[in-house]
Amino acid sequence: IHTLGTLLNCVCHLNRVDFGFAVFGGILKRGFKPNTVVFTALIKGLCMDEKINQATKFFENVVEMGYPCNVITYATLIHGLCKIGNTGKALSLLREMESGNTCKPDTAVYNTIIDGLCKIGLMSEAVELVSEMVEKGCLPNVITYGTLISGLCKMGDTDGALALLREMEKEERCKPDAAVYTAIIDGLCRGGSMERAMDLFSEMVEKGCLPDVITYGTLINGHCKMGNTEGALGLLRELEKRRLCPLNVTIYSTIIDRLCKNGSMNEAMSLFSEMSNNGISANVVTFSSLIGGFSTSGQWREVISVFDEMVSQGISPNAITFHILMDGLCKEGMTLEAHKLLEAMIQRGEEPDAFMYNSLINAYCLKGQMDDALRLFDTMEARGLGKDGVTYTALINGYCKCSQIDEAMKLFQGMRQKGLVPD
RNA sequence: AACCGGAAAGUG
Repeated sequence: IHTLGTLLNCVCHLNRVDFGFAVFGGILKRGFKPNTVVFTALIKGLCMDEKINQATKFFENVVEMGYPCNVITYATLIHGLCKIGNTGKALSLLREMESGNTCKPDTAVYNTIIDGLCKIGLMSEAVELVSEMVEKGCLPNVITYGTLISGLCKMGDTDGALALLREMEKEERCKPDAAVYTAIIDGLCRGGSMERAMDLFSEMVEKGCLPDVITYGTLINGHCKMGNTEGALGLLRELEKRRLCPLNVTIYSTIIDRLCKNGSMNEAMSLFSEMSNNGISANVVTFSSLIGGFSTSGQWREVISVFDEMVSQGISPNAITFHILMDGLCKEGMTLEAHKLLEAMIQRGEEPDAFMYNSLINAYCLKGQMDDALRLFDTMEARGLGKDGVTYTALINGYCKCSQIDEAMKLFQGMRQKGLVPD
């Protein structure tokens, strides 16, 4: 059962929960009694596959049938719920744990929900939960702090994050680690303060905290997003020369994306080759950036060749890849091809998302093809896709451009009636 | 053998 548990965990981590259940079947067939580890791995597999409802049902069945669950089982399911933003259900599971006697929540469980609350912007609820865990005798650890600090940074409150960092430094029990510093460095970069980010980087080194590949990747991204491609490349060369950390696909993809956005496709492709020569495989993000770069410059042959190369490496395009393609076609005014792409996706059994429709609707509006735009608008409704401010703005813009102000006003009212706030 | 925080790609 130990071996099968390991196998099960492996297949679930490969995102093949279907195989996971096959293994589970094998366990039952062989007459082994599945244990908590097995159930937990399966729940995790379902969660990773975004099948949270199934995970919840499975968990309930397991409990009903009297199999033992422990704090890790709960934590796993709670994590899945938080990942899709369902902190309400996560909190009710937490209450269930608190009221029972068998598995009281531990710090990791609280941390998971604190993170979930931060990710949907409920910072004060997150902080509240920290006080609550302390009252209940669960001590916050470095991850608790790291979670809050990351949440504050995502809200743009780097000062608040720095204040928490100073608080940690005073506490012997949880000294800040690389993740904590990196989260704040990232926040500072996003706020446009590269200087302060670099200062904090120096500070962490001075204090004896070793930066890792994510820290360096964050700085490289900071340079890229500020348009400082040279700075990013310079840092990459320094990492190589001084062997500061092993490079990875994220580091390269960050810079490749910048080069693509600069329109420097030759340099992008040469860095892409360099990456594979260094034994690092590209992923869907790397390929999507390249596809975007080539399509913005109308190099459709290259787009196709990159796309083919991606597929030949066994990497499937995702919703973002398709949208990058769609947007490239739309921006070039190739609405006919763009529409074909949408159709092709539907035939492939993919479900185009709102980004897809919004781009194409906008393209039709810019060409004054309001009928086509409206047809898609209705299709979105029929497919249950949320129409947001972007959708309405595109259409309003279209009607304004062809002087149908009354139609534009109607849409504006319709948008407000749907509870959408114009920006 | 199973659980928690930090970096890269998309729409007006």
